[in-house]
Amino acid sequence: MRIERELMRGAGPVAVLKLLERHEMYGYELIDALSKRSEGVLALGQSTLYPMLYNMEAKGLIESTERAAPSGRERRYYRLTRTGHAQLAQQTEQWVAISRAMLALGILPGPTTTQEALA
Amino acid sequence: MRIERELMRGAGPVAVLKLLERHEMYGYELIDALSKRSEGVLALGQSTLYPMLYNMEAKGLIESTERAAPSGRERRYYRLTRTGHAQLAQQTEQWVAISRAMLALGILPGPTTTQEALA
DNA sequence: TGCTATACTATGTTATACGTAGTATGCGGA
DNA sequence: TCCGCATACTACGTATAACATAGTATAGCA
Repeated sequence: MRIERELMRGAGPVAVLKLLERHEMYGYELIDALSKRSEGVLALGQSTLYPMLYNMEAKGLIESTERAAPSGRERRYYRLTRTGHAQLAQQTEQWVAISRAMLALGILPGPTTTQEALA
Repeated sequence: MRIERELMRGAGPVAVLKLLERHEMYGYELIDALSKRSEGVLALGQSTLYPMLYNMEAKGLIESTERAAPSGRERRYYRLTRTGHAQLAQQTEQWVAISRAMLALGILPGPTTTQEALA
């Protein structure tokens, strides 16, 4: 399922923050993880993800360390800051609110059918 | 619940198309309906909604007629075109896909708790 | 007459998703 | 040993939508 550009807005950043919540990850790894974990729906390109990371770091949501991987290659590992955790919580709440609204309008399937529809 | 600008992207248009699915409505009425039906979450301002309508009409998703309301005031009534119906169906599908992805990532609450969480 | 709600138009700003292009390295096979 | 490929990241330009702000005009009511 190909998602339109504009619908992706807002979904990407929250997803990245969520992945970084557990443990640090590097860019290339995030791209892979997002794509796989969402079955291609949140498949961000490099030109989307990397600037997003720079942006988030500038805002203090994440921080990074450049470090050699076991393979010997240099990688930049990102992890959530305290601010990032707060932001994740806030944005998650907003996503739930939007979902509720979309549900109320009948765009997302109702509670009784949610399980089958989103299964 | 105040929703950030970027998270709103993509949500507005689908919601508007959905409201117009049933019967024609005019701009001011749509603003009101969106705000009320979503409990303020999809509360678009005039400067967001009107350009959105012009845009959608230019794309052929909706069409309009200017007509005097019972009150005597001129209003522009919008209704879905065939293309608009198709677009609504497609975007609805995409919204479901994104929701499923957000659910898989643990951002939206899981199936068993969806009913309570979104209730 | 003046105020308020209704109804719409116009313009400029900001943010981000993505296309495209380019750089550099580790590794496996021919 | 050398080539090609996957890995890993950087850089720049474009398009688009959400919104702030401002302005126009009318109906109804006190």
